[in-house]
Amino acid sequence: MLKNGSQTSARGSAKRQPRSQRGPYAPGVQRRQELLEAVLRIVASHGVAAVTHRAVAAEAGAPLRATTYYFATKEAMIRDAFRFFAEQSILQIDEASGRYLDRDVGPEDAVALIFETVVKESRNPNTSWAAEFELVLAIAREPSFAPEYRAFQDRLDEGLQLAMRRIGSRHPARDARIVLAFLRGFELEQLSRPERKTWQRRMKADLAGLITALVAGSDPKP
Amino acid sequence: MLKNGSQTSARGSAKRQPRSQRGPYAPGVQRRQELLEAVLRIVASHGVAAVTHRAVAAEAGAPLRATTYYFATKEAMIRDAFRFFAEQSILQIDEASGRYLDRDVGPEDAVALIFETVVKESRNPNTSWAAEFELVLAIAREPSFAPEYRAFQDRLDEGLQLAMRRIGSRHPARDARIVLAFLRGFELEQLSRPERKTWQRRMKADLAGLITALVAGSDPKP
DNA sequence: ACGAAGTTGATACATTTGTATCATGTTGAA
DNA sequence: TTCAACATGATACAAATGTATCAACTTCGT
Repeated sequence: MLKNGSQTSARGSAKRQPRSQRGPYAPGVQRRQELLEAVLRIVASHGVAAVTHRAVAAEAGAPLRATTYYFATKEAMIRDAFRFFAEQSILQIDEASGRYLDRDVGPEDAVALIFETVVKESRNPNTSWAAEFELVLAIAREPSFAPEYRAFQDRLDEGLQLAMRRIGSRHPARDARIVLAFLRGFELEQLSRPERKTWQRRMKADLAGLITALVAGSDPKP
Repeated sequence: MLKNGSQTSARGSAKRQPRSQRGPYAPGVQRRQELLEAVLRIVASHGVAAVTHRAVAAEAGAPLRATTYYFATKEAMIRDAFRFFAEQSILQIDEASGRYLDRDVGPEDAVALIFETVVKESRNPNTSWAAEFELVLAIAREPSFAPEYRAFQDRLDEGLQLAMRRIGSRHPARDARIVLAFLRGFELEQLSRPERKTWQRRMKADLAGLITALVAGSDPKP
């Protein structure tokens, strides 16, 4: 599996910047990131267990030696990949939610915002749901993986609370938790139904119904 | 990891039933089930990737040979374990929901029912959430794992729809989907917070709020 | 008691994997 | 050009793993 003939380093003769000008994206850093992206792609498609030095190198089109060169150990490689995942996710959230910050929003806009922020962007293999679920399971077994993910989740929660508050929720914290749990659970179910192709419509409808219900009829203890 | 000195078959001299009386729980079947339970325990605690013949044998206190004797291949073993998982889950659902069938239920009872049915019972290592999530990810990559899980999910959905209908929901199908997704998502988050010990109270509260909101304020298209 | 079916013992072997080693190439600043 | 840092080549090796093999033991119906 994952046999990829292109072992021959596709960028063997890439021109380098002068060392003094090396910013955070100079080669080395770039190759490192290519490896991390390869790791995430493998995690999303075949699971953490399928992450091996050889598979990562093949997936990234990098020499095998690069994996042990850039990462002291396999666990470090996976850890850094998850960190990268969290960072990328936060960036995507901020970028997407920035497109909605200035508008006044009603429930429909909230649905669109949430959908674009949490759902659509996660089609990116770097931030896919499958990878996220793998990360969560990894955390359950190795709690030291938790911090980066926590930051990402806090950012998500914060954005959702803001959205809920703007559309008139009287329990923004609680409603944000509920909405986020719903989204995760819904997406998880989709993973178990690989044949479904038309889940987005239903998800939007259910999400709209959920949000409407939450902001409308909810004052148990005023 | 998982080193367990008790290789010596703990039931080497178990008395056997006459073969003619062997029902579905005769020895052989029993050992097989012990192996499947061992598989599920390993899946829940260390993931599918940690399922090896040797680890399963050690966990079950069975001889290594038993694993290759009862299962043609490792994949068959895992497949059967997941089948077993789904069957056990359905049994637990039916048993727990049976305790509520005769009563008239309001939202509070629905919360208690759902909590006992879906949440509490899943503390059993045979039917834990971690194992279920592993199963879902396995399905995402190997769709042939899906059927048994589908049956389990349908049973859950059916029960939830019934509960929602009984407490006055006007969109039982939709609300059942929402509640189920919420439960899954909430539990998934708990996995990423191994330090939390007091999530049950919050989950019950959020679940109650969600259900109340759903049955109260939801008639967008009557 | 006997024999066939069921179950276990003991061992082997090719693969895959993580990681180490030492030498070779490549780049950029001096 | 020259040198030191950066990066890759090529290969090695012990450990873990899936699975096969063949012999020995247990159990139970006859």
